[in-house]
Amino acid sequence: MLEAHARAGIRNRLLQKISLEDWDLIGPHLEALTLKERQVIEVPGKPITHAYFLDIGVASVVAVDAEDHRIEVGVIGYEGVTGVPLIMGDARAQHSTYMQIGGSGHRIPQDVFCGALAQSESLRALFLKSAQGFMIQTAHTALANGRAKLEQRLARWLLMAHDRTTSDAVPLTHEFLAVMLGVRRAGVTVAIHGFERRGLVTTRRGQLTIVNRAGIEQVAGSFYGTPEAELKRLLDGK
Amino acid sequence: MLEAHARAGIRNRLLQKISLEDWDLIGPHLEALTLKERQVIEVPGKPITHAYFLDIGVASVVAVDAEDHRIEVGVIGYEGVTGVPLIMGDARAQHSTYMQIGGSGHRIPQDVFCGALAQSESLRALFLKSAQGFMIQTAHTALANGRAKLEQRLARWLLMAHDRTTSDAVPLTHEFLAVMLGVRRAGVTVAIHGFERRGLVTTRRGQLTIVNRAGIEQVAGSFYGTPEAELKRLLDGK
DNA sequence: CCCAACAAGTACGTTTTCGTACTGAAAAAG
DNA sequence: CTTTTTCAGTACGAAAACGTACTTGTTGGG
Repeated sequence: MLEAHARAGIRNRLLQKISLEDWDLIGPHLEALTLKERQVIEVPGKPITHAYFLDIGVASVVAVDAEDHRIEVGVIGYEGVTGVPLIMGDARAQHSTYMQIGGSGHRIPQDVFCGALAQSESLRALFLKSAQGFMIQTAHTALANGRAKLEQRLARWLLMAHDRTTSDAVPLTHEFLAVMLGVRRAGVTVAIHGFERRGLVTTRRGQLTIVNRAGIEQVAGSFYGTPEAELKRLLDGK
Repeated sequence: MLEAHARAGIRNRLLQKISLEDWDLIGPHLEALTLKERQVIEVPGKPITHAYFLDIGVASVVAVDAEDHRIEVGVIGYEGVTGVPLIMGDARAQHSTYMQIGGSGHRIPQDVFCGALAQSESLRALFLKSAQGFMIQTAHTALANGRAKLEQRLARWLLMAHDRTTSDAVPLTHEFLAVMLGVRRAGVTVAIHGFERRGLVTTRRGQLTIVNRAGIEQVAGSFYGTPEAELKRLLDGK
């Protein structure tokens, strides 16, 4: 089978952008897999074993401190790759990374990935830009955490998740949304209730469906959008 | 004058860590300068003209969004370098960067810096680790913004500033501390008052002096420390 | 030396979010 | 089909931080 064919079913933006020459360094080493929600990808302080390229689903990157305070600092979906520290020359996971919304994708062993980066300047350039995009997302998470209201932060999160899923369903409990946003579960319930009342979403147990995306964007205001626009600029060039 | 001598007066940790061979790519292009507080280093959306290596002083990296919400996402002092996007292959500033506490250092033109990175793998490795350290700092800022109380965040900031200055004085108004933390000026006043009452700091107009660092560390708890420890690991090796 | 500009102290009602916890409903397990 | 577990809805007082704004010191410029 031609390698070009092997890429046909791949939705991951970074894998798509890899040049034909570079593909030899990556493609043959990819392992396809299904990723269930809650599946652990990286554990803080532990070595990173693989870089995961998602096609579908959303992974959460959660910072944890010594007293077990935790908050999500970014999400990764088909637009990126997990294991940002690998790109920076560090093989140890800093944060907790796990699937928040189940999906599928491919993974590549850490050493193969790092070797490929060492060999190809164009691969380095591509993944550095992806890492830069993630940094921007983290910075804006810091901004939203410090400045936005719960409702705005929830809207921002839903939009980021929606960008990375193929349906309008967000299969998550209020409890998990609360952990990611670093707020009370009850606070999320009330906020979602407000969204529902305004016709922005519909809900049922363990699931939420985006009905009026534009309305949610309006709630999020400028807390949503900058990282997304910047990633586009970085990857699609000016 | 021998280049080794030229490095004698340099306190910047990254410049110190540059190998003798790599020094030729960097050292001759450094321009020594004094940096006054409020001096602008990067403007969001504009090209990054230089990378600044501080010896003394503190630069603030402040994320801004379309509605002018702003918050500090990280600080840079003698342990790092400004212009993280340059290291990631992007020459456009994402955030607003300016001197928060005046000092001195050196700067190098953007093109020279990028050229050096392109030529030397060891330089790339060094600066990537520095960038990774900054990412960790940003992630923990997101954590603190979302989870910590004003008092803890203030303590964290004072410690980070103290780490990067040579004296115990922090020459800043409550107003600027408030902008960086993304809180009310009056809130900072009250919090500092609490610190003063407990003998952690002394204050006068436009200045604050660290008296009991250990006490401030206790207030910050685990919101302070992780990025610092990780940077040490990254730069000093395992 | 005086005054405008700036920094800090203080106040107060309001909003937001928290901590906690109880209840009912839905789904999963047995 | 029943029991157990999980999830969502709701409540309520308390804490934290807010917006605003008035006052009082400093300080540096005119």
